[in-house]
Amino acid sequence: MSTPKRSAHKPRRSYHHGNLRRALIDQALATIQAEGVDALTLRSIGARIGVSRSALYRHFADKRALLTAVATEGFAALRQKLVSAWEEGGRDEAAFRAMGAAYVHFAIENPSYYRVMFGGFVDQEARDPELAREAMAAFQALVDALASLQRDSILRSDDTVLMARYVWALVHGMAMLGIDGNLREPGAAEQLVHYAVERLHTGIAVDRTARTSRS
Amino acid sequence: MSTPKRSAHKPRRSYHHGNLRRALIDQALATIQAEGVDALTLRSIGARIGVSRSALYRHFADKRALLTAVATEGFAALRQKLVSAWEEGGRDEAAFRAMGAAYVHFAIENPSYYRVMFGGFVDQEARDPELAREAMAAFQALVDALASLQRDSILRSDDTVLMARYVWALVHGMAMLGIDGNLREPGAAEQLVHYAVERLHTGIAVDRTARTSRS
DNA sequence: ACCTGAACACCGTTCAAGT
DNA sequence: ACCTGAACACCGTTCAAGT
Repeated sequence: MSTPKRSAHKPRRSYHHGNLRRALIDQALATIQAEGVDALTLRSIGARIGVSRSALYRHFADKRALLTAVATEGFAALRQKLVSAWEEGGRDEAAFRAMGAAYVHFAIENPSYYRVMFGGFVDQEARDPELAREAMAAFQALVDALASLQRDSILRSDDTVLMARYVWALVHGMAMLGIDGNLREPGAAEQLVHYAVERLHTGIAVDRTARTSRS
Repeated sequence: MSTPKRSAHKPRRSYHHGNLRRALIDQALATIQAEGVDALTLRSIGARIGVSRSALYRHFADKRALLTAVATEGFAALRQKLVSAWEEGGRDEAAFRAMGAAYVHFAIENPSYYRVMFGGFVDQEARDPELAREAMAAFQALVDALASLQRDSILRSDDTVLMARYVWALVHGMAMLGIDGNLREPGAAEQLVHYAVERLHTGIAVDRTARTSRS
């Protein structure tokens, strides 16, 4: 009747869990990816790790703090994808397009993860400083790429942060449309990204007509 | 000790509530606007209307169905704002800009409302048909405006739905950035919308250089 | 037909107690 | 120092019973 939670031949290594904080974050992410953020309960997450449901409070202030930690790592993962698309792509226009595609694909492949990052589950007002730092770093990756393209006279010399916000809003919006199921037809997401990259470029590229039509 | 829930001089008009479904939606929206979607409980909403916490089940399948109804009305309200900005603006380019600003302002002024509409609280998969209809109608308002501008040769003659998705993603993304607190500096939202409208236009307007450089 | 109120199975969080 | 387990105050939902 009373089934033991741990098999006898592989007992818990010690009374103390090795790195419970790490295990909690990993298990939270796995649950979110597999079943969505609504299915994440402290009870289930504790059971899967083999720990009491209140053990979490030794490492996090509350459930929201755990989600904040997940979101923080999400921004770090996103940033890494963006940076490698940019750098491995050769830091040119094509690399920038790859960056945009990488962003949207990250969101569509990890919808629940993305929703934790942007869905308002974490502190919006006085954000967690670590979360704010990682989110800012991801944004900075975009700013750096734009600044580089501006230096090469490929993009307009507008305020870089303003331009970055414009681009971020666009990819973020496409990602949300994809997550919300508005791009369900096969190829719709790829088609939109492709179109957006073309129209975005025409929009923010240096205006080559200015040389002949003005001054 | 036992304080009565209703004052004696203004008794309940009847055992049956006049239009409980309407009252539930209104109260849910009011609570969402005032305290956010997390604060919305069936108990509190019932208490405010003066009805049992389980009375809701006579009119909605569950709590999610109530939120779906709120989201459905949200899309109707959004559509109305878009259409009046477009029509009262004179159905020209300036009117289209007003439409974009109206969209972002709707979201920023009603963040929790907007989050219910897009935050994944409602059915994403097999969406409620009424919700799908209203969401589609709001999107159609954008498609119609773009088609009109295409007819006037103000915009490129690209696939209108694809172009509409591009524009929708952009305004949706700006709205989400605003809601998530990334545009907190005073004027940041207005500045971004202004910049976006300019760059969007240059991106999707008919390419006037094509006439001289090609064919 | 419409609503109540007790009951049920959950949930996050707290805290004295264990190791 | 770290974790347990009972307790607490909630929550959405169900259902027999009331009007």
